Amino acid sequence: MADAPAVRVRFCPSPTGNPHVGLVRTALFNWAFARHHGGTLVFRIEDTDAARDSEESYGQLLDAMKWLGFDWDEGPEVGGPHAPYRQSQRMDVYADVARRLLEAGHAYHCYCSTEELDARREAARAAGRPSGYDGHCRDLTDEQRAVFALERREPILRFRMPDTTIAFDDLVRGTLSFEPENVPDYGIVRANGAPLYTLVNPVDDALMGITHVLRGEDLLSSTPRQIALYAALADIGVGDGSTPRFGHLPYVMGEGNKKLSKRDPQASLNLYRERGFIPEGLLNYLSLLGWSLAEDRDVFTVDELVAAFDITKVNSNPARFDLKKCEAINAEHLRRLAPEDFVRRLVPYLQAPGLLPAEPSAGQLELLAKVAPLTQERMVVLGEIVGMAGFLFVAPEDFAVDPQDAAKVLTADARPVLEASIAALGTLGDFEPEAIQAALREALVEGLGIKPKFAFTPLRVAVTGRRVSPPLFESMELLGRPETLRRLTAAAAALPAA
RNA sequence: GCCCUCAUCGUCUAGUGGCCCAGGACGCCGCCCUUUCAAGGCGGUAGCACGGGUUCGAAUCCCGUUGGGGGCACCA
Repeated sequence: MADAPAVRVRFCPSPTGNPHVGLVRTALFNWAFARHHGGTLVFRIEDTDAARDSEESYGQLLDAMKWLGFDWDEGPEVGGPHAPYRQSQRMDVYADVARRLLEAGHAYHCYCSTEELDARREAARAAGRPSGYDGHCRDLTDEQRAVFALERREPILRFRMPDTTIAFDDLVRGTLSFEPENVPDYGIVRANGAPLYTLVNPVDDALMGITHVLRGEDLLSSTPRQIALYAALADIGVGDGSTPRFGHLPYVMGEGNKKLSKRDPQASLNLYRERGFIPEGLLNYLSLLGWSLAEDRDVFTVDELVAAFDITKVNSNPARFDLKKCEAINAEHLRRLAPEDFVRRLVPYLQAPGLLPAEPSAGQLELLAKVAPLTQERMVVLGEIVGMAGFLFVAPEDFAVDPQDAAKVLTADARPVLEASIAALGTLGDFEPEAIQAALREALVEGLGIKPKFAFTPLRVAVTGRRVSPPLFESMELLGRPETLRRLTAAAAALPAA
């Protein structure tokens, strides 16, 4: 058996809008495929649409890739043998290829106006025929061309499709076949000379030696025309003459049955990042959309994913993005984090609302290191640290009890509980969890005969501000006796009259 | 309209002719543990879209229907 050529895949987004989860999943599968096979990942920026591309979006793309932990072997910032990797910087390449395609007869000038095209498309539709380009300018005579030129029409360059059935073996879908009447000639260069995606994408893939094209299923029906273009490129000596294998990944759908669109807030990567999803969790979940590692395992590391990844095992049916499951997987990865790592990742989420300064003090970090383990298995996303541990970092004068929780728990009935607690804690020797628990049990459960649940809940709300918090006695210890007593006293004072 | 594509619990999936009166996970519901919330433990709910074939035997193969999704640009 001949050696298969080294795997070379690419991830080639266009910098429009914010990175979204569908894009991330495509990047993930390409990256995992490359790493699994010890291949090369080319990161290419398809910015040929000046009207929609933005530098801001380009920056976000790079940032997202880095945050997710995807490294690339060729592309922006790292360079490579096929540089540049931004298509906006490769225009001379495309102009040259387009000219040669025209000269070799693989492409032709099309003078049809948008209006004419639209009218004929409508007519074809109405007649039940395929609605693509009808080949009007395919075989113009010199005289006809001269007439159009006199009319000052600016032609686009259109690719001439061969009159044959095109079949290919899709890595995720098996053999696919398209009849020529359904794959019409298509535009590759605008009238103003700007090349289109339909040209630049295959040209760069050919030039960059891409062996496997893994992309969304929206590109499925444009695959036959790309295969035809590959053949033409081989004919004019662009690339090494081989055609890549294709694998079309199923869509990631949003709620309802719509493809997750860029404008859909549920699709925004930044949103997940802001809420405190971690790359491990997000990638794990996204990989489950259309793929599975094993029958009975759905929590795994990125390394395990890479080791097991097999593009031919990817499902062909679209998957719905399920936030609940994504959260559950993320929670699982949060719990797996080493304590120091967990703490480190928590910091920005406390800084965002100003609970920690840009440069936290050693004392603040120490406090965080102590409370973090108490919260680690109670959280789904890192952002929850604010509600969970904010009571420790808030300035005393800014501390406030959640009004709803207070209304529910800090009623007149709570007065004896608070007063007995203040008395018990005030005289306590060591202010540490076991001693606190013993003292409060004695004062409240035994002394006042109140069930633990009802004894401790008012204290929790008074001290942490919420009914949901880290364990109470540890929370008190971390807060310290003076502040604990101050909050209990303040809560007692704020109690409604009986 | 034409072409392409997809179809297993609510959701993601395992399943490639007998191991499946369909397994796991999330969700949901109950119970246990318990100072709250979680976590953990135990149990439960729920599915092969439909109709025809092929076969001794079909979730698995074939055909059709229905339903979903995509494409049909001088966007990518």
